[in-house]
Amino acid sequence: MSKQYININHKYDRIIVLVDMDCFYCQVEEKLNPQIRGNPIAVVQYNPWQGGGIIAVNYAARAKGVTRHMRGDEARKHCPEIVLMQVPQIRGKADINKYREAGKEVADVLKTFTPLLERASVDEAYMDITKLVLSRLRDMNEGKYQIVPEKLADTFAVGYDSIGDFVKKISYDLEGPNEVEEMENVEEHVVNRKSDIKLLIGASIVNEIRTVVKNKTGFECSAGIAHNKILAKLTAGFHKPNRQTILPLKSIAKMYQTLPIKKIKGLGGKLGDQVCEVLKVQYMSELAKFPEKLLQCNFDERIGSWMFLIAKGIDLEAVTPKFNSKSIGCCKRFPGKNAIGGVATLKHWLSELAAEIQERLEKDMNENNRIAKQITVSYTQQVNDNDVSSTRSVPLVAYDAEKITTDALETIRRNSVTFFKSGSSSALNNPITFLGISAGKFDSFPGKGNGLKEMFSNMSGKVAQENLKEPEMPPEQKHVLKTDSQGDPKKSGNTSVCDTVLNSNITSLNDSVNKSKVQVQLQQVFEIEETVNESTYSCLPSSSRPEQVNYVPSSSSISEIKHVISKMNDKGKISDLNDQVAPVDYHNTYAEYYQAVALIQCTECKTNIPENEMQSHRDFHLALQLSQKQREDFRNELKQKKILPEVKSKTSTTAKLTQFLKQQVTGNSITPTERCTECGKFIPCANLSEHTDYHTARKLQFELNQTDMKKIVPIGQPCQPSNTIKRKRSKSKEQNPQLSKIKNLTSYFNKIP
DNA sequence: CATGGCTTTACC
DNA sequence: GGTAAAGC
Repeated sequence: MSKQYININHKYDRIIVLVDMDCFYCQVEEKLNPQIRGNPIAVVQYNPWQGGGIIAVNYAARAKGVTRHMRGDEARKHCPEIVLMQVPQIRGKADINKYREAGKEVADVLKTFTPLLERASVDEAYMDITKLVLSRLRDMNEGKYQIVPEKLADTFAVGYDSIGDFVKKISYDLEGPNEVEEMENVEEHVVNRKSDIKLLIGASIVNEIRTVVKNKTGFECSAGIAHNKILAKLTAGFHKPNRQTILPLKSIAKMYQTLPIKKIKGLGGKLGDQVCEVLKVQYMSELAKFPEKLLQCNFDERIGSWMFLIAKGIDLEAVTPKFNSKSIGCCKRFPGKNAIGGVATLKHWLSELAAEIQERLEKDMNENNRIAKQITVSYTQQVNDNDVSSTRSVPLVAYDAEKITTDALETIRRNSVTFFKSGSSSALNNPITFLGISAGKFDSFPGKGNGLKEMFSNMSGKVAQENLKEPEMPPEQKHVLKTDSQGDPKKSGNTSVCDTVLNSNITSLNDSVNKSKVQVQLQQVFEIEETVNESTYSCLPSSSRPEQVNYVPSSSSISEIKHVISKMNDKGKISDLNDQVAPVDYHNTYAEYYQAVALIQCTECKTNIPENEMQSHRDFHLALQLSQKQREDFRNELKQKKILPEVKSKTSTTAKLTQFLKQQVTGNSITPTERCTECGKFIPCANLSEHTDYHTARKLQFELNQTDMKKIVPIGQPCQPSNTIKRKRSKSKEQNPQLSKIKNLTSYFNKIP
């Protein structure tokens, strides 16, 4: 079950939260050792070198200039009174179990609010609280609930000096809708207004969530509240620690003007560097100026679409419910002279890792009613001067450390061309600098009292619906909107969100006339609110959809929505944040379009594959066969070499492989393809020579003018696979200097796929 | 030798 | 299946 995406028509309909625990490991240590509270604290991983590596720093220590990436010794220089807590060690390696436990404790609390909880790491989780927000909106509309300002006291809004200013802005919008909306973009105004109100309600809910987390676990966290995951994540970082931040729609563009591209999750690494380098840009607002096609051409097609949308503040990725990891693994590095040089040492460390794996797998089995079916062992060897990493997978048949150890050892031995130093039966030919074992491919089984029934009902949303209608809210804090809004707010015993926020020290608005108006207007807006539309999540499996809120929209509400939608359709435009954008073909982005594609049964694995994915699916099988066959052949060659050392055929392996592949593809009823040694793509045999010519041509051009290659592909130009920047991969440097054969250079660049 | 030990995802 | 990137 890979990623799911929502329909772009609902791009602003969700309220997504990212909860991020503040310096989590430090908080865990504080909770476990209350005597260290109040001190600057850092958590270090034991490492004899320079006082250990810091993996977490609390805010008192940060104030003194201590950061991650520092060593313990260095931290002491900045902050002599710092308390350095050690990560405990078991079996010669770091044991981060207590942090995992603590993270789970937090997630357990979060899950009581919504089943749409996606754990992103040990201390981060996304939540889709749309349903809660709409439900509360309904309650407010019916006078059953009212936001209280205390619940916004630690909230910030991007683009506003204080949350009070944001509320003030909302009330202003509500007050004078007529004049403003006559002028321009009625629908945009409506969208923004609804968005602002929902975000505000969301903030109040998130405040409750964070309060409950604090009360139940003792841990503090920050949160970002926005319309999608990327922005929620980004926004959570704006006010830390122990604060939460809203990102109003209208603030996105302004914020993007000074937001470095690298701050966006997914663009923080090499891809982000390339984007900045190739496009000569620095900030998100600049990225938003490029057409989708251009981004697709210069980068990967999917990535291009994704960047195009996120540059406009749009991210359609759904919050996919996930509580448990998909794999359980552990690893250890053996840098420099710690490198493992003998089998005994190797076996020792493998058994240590296997022991931890077994322990964690057993715990996992008890807690989650599932068993792993596969282990994969990873290792990197030092061959000559450079590190060579490998990973190999084997079936996991028993949660048995010894069995796992021998399997792992055997796997490494089997895949090493020369395992032992010549003449030795204990010294490794290539010292090992990294070892890892991980288990995955889980199968669930119905456990005692936790059968399939519950597994599915967990997803249905019923649990959360019951638990969270009024999550942890003392009844005396409830306020009734209707009574308040009808009377003079000053005389009312209960204070409404607006007047109390405005009167509190957060900000002050002394216009009492506004206050009463705001409340009336709020109510009007609520009435035109819709419920969670079924189609918002239409592309998700029904089990992941939030439950329908039983709220019947008023007739005015329906007509209003219809009005907005029809306007959108008339214009034929989906994005309203940017004007220069042509209508886009989204049919690769949308999960629901996949349903319409015909399914074809793969002759190899008998599974049904969407027509448009068949080629890559076949590539997958071929890649699989290729690597298996390759290893087989190498082994055979080795055998031959031993028996007949003089028979040496460099080409034999590749020749056999080619033959093998040809047999395979012709055995298939589909177009015969062959793998291009240059780009790794599978090219129809008929087109192969042309295709290799294409590579040769490109190489020549590269040599002729290297700087040219860094140029942006202009819009008019067709997309070339070699122009698109994907990931850096080590390609086989097969030279083919048959340059005289090349025809017209440019003729190749327009037609080769 | 020098963040280390994780986990996930996309691609071939 | 195996690899690299990415992020905490």
